[in-house]
Amino acid sequence: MPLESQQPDSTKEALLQAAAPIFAHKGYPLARVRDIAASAGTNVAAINYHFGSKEGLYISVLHRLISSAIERFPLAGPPGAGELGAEQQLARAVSSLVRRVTAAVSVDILSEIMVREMAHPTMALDQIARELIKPQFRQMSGIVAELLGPDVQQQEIETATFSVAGQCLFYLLARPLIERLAPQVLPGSEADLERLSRHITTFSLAGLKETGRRIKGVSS
Amino acid sequence: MPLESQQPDSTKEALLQAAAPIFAHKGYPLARVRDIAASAGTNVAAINYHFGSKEGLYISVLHRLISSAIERFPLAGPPGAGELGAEQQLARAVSSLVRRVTAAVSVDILSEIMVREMAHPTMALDQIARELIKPQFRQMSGIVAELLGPDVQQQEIETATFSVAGQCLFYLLARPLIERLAPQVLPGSEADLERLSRHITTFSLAGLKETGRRIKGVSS
DNA sequence: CTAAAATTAAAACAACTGTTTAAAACATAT
DNA sequence: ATATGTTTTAAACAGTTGTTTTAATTTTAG
Repeated sequence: MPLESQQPDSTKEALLQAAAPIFAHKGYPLARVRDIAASAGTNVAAINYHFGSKEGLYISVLHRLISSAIERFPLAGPPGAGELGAEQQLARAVSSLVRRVTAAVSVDILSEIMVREMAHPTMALDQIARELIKPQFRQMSGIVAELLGPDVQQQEIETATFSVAGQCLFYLLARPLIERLAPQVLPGSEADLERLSRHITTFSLAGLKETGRRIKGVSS
Repeated sequence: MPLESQQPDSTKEALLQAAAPIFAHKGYPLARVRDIAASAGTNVAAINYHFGSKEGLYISVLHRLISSAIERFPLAGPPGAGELGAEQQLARAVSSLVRRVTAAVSVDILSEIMVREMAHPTMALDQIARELIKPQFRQMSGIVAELLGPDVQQQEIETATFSVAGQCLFYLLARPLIERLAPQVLPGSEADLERLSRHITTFSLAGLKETGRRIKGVSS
């Protein structure tokens, strides 16, 4: 059993960094611990020593990737800066989500892994969903609830939240399809990103407004 | 080496039928030939005898699934039947899409494999996208274009189409996430399906209308 | 019916997997 | 410097994988 180390622990760090692209590119079952260890320049046993098992390493990798993506593109700005209206909050959240799923480099690896988890969920997804993603979902639901107005059931709020998030995540989850159907809509520049964010925001604000109106009309 | 058999060849057929759900549910690497053989009621050696290898069996399974899907879902309904308005066309398209992807998860094996293809595209995806999905995308784009109004660029139409389709496909592509975040929004009954379809339709009609208005406002 | 070919079956095979062992190397504190 | 705890290493381990072998069985043709 390893104890907490006070040093940067370069071996552990090297394993995390080496494992990420291998898990992303090969998928969990085909990612071999020997390859990861070789890529990290360590011994295979170091994986079991530091992370307990291959699965433990995988969970650690996923946890780190998602945390850094959330931290890099927060749904809301710092709480200190004055409160925005709900519409601006949604615009901000949409923009962050779009950037999270389309940004290059480090997010690229996370994207590959998350899509894999959707196709074949592992133990890691339970933990990640509970600890990292659920708070994000709640945060977004709060914004959506405010835009829908009062007297809206929880289920309606959650369905509407998926309507917004679904538009954003589509560019992550269906990317191979988009590439083959209409590659030109994939954002390639900062201007494209803003254009796409603005489209989804406009589309969603109108959709939420109408949804809220429709619900109110039914309940009254 | 097996020769061509003139009989139905029940062993070969049993292997194909047993392998499909196993490949779909476990994924290629985790699908074990021993399980497939046991499920088919044959000996493991029969796989190598009839298909040469595990991979040969997988290709045969995929080939059959794709062929039957192409045959089973012809592209458009008969154009003879009276034309609907664009709004009704969208409502119907959304409803069909939602039903397809929500029924697909539990029923249709090909859809499970499609989600896998999103995670790890193979040669098969090029063919499926070209022959099956692209025509449906074009069909949906046509409806969206009509709802957006005249003088809208192709890219805007396609982005908006993804906003609609993304909301629907989200329930297929992100199902493991939805199960962990808000399982109650997953449609479980016919009433749920209609409620969800109606939500997405309402949401999308408002979104498209506003998007068309916004574009017109900018261009004029 | 008989001989040849095709198919099935049980078992062994070889290669690979993640993991553990036991010893060595390293670091740290007294 | 020594003792203690931590980390790294090479090698072996136990289990599983897809595949092959060899023989028995079934089917087909003359």
